[in-house]
Amino acid sequence: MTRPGLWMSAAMPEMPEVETIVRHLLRAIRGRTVSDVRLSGLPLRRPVDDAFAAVLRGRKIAAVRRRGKYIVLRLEPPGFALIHLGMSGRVLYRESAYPPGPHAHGAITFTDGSCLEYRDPRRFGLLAAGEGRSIPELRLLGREPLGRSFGGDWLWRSMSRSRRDVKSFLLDQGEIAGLGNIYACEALFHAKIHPARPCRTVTRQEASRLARSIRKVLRAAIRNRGTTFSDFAASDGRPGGNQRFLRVFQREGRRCRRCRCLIRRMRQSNRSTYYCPVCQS
DNA sequence: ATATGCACCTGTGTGC
DNA sequence: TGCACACAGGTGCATA
Repeated sequence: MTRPGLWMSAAMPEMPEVETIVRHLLRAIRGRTVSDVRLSGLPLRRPVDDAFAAVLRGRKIAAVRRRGKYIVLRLEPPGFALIHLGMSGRVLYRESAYPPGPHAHGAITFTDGSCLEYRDPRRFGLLAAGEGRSIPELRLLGREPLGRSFGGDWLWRSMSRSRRDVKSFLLDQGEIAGLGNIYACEALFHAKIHPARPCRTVTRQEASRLARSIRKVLRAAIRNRGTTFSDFAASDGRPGGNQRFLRVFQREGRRCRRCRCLIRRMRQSNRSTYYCPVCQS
């Protein structure tokens, strides 16, 4: 397979979107050696540490992987760099580092002259790096929903211990790493569970259904290369196609595809939750 | 432990 | 056309 040339990821930062980006990135930059790192100097979610440039410079990209919503660059000699896209982060890979685009806050240039640019208008993202193999930011993350250890039994046991409602449990990155607002809403619809249900009222059978729904919804989204609402993407970073398959998210006032009643929106901890009042109980 | 509110930011779409 | 407002896929903090 040929290496991708110029491309840009759409901004869309839940797990299936990050997974899509990581797959492209792996093909684009694995094996390349970093020659230089430039930063805008503006703070992201927190200020970008000087270590970011210092650690990357002169090292080789040994691997690119995903953990939760984080993009992890494994470096050789051993080190790591982390990219978190926040709400509006994108990565752009191209042959040349110049000219930097709007809202470019980080640019990693490789010895062949190509460049990985990080753009983030809202600056909710994160760039971090460190020595060695252990990554503090990832230590508190919960289970990977597509991993072996994630299933109905584990979900039911964890939920039984929680006093929260189901939706906010699903969004907690310390419980399940990677679910965000879209796929939490979609999984709850698929499992026919009301988002405001207290976790402890969820039965073992429902938890097992929910676990299957989460995996199903995420797998489908990854197959479709993620959900894209209004974002540009070029060549290999073409936009995702999953928006055609959304059942509730951003469908307030439209008909439920299952029962034909109207989809509703409510606020839960200051974020929109979309659900079907008939199908989900 | 959890719930709530807010803070961090810019861009886009809507209605007047 | 301009303006005000609501809203956006995430996280982290302070307060009760």
